[in-house]
Amino acid sequence: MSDPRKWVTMGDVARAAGVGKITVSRALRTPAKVSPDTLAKVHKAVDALGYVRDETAGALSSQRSRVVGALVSTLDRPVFATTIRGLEEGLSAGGLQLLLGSTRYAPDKEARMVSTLLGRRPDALVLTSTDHTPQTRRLLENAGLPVIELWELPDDPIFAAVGFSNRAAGRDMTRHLIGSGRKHPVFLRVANANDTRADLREAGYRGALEGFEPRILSLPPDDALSGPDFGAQGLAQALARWPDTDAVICVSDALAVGAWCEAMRRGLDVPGLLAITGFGDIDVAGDAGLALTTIRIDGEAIGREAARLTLAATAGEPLADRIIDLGYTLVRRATG
Amino acid sequence: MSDPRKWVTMGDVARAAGVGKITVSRALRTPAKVSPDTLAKVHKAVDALGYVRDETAGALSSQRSRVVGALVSTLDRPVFATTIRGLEEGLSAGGLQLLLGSTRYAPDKEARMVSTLLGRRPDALVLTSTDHTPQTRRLLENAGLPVIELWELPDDPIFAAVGFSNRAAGRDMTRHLIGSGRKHPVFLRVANANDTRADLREAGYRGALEGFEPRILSLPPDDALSGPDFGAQGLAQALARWPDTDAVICVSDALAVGAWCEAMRRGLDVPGLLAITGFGDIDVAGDAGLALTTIRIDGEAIGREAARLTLAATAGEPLADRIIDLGYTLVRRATG
DNA sequence: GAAAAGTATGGTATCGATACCACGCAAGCG
DNA sequence: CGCTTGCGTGGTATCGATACCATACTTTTC
Repeated sequence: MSDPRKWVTMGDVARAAGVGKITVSRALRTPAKVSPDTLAKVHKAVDALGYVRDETAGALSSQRSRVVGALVSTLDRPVFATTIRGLEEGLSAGGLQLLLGSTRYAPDKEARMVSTLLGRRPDALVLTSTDHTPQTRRLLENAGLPVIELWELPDDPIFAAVGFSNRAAGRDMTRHLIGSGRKHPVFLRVANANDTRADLREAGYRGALEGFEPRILSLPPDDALSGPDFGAQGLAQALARWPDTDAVICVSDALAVGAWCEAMRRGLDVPGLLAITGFGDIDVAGDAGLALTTIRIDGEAIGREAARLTLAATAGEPLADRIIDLGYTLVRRATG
Repeated sequence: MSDPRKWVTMGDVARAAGVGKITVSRALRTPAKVSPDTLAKVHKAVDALGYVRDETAGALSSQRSRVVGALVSTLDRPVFATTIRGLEEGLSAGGLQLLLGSTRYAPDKEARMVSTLLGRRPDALVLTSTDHTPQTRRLLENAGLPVIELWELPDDPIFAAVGFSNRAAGRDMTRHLIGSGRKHPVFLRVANANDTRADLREAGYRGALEGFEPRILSLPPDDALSGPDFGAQGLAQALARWPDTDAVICVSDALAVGAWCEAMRRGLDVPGLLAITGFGDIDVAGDAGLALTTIRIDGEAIGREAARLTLAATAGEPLADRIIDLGYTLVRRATG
């Protein structure tokens, strides 16, 4: 570290280049408006002095921060990480920077974080959630900036939403199983409050049954248990209750892995006697030899699309669609 | 969206509360310096107007942005994601915000991103890498701010470094295998250029052999192959070359998974005839039934420690240690 | 009881860039 | 040739907060 706080300013560059500082500003921000030889002089001075523009000051005077705030519930889940990656790449290609916050699924923390992010006067906000407290929603609506919600597709987004339909995914998986001859599919989930995604997948399952008996097993939440634990326990309960079960539609891959392990322990033939399907396409599948039939979501595509929307909105382009459904892929592998 | 750009300013709050705006600033930033009843008046006005302070302006005048720039090579790898999580949580608890950029392992992009981040005049920079171009290194040294490098432990950090010793990890794993009776351990890696981490693990392996013959299999890089592919191929080559091989120390878990699958295909007894170890403790292990012996790195702890250092440094506290070694855990499971 | 120290508050300059307006100069037009 | 038009450039005000200094008033100290 050299001595702190001694940044070269635009004025220094201007003096070195023998031009006015506004010309330096233009040379760097809108080179087309500056003649080629002044441009060269400015760049030479910039390189010589090692100048790095202070975007903070620029943001204040131009009222455009070139920063986008993003709020994720957690980075633990790989899909969110890939979403952030797609977002970051798209934004940085468009000259925007990413300010990241996380909520850890706590609504009150979300409200605080939104406020904190707004303090930076971002050009847009990206939220990987659509569940907001009324207070947060009001804050967002009054902020007067593009707000892009990810993953869920609400009926009435604040500004725009990018994601896929959990209901359709649940429906399609159920139809796939029925279409391949299953007669008694069970829907297996954990009964977490406010888990809208699971609710929607369940609704999709119900809607696709077409006369078959709905069999929904909703396990009580328990912080001591992991996803696979629930899956194992869930399969055991399902078989106890409905011995003729021939398919288990798990609300997540983690549950499906646990159910599969339990099936192996019991020596059940998968997929002959029992089909097991998951949701999310986490990586266990390819790497460790468990080829799970599941629904794959392209998190990176969602991030990239969010970046595209953000760039368009900050460029003042009109919004073509408020709701963008990127869909999903039913990946049929060995378990059903 | 209401009409854009109409933020309430500190002056508005001051007028509503009947005080000077500097008092509002103090009430929000250093409440202890304001009398209780003015404090109450200010807070009332803030709530009534829905005021959110403009940190951009604050940063400009105070020369402290309360932002920390972080540069990661990729968010794909879960360890990095947990590091960022630890960092974000630590920073936000200390009132700092996280500006995120990624390099995708491209040195030239790193230089550009560092420059871009410096444009926000962050109070500190966190880099999940220690390999910098000379140009980047100069930029960082001249920036006059705390730079914290993660994962590697360089001999001469720019400011401070948090991580663990790859060499010691390679050494300990080798000793563990020799100590449990293995006579012919092979070190399996991919010969990527500039992969300092792999080099150091290999050096640790060499140093721990104590008379045993060094057997290093370094596969040529190939973009078409995944980690497990390399692992499978590597085990095959190792056995062809040294039929008495009784242990394979893989440079990463991905390789180890591939090697394990190949061993299963050949019907080899693991760990009876052959031990297989990995590095990194990715999640395959617990979830999918493959209990891999490996080295576990606590990414979140590294992130938290980086946050702690950052907060201390921005608070002006002197630096106790330039190099912080958080170590690793040798996790002994079923494969060796 | 007067001087010294401390507390609460406000005024003004300032951080570093950009917006807006104005100006000089060259080319295009009748 | 005088006028308009457009380009390149510079001066000055401004964005919204905080630093620094000053002021009015209260409390402590010998």
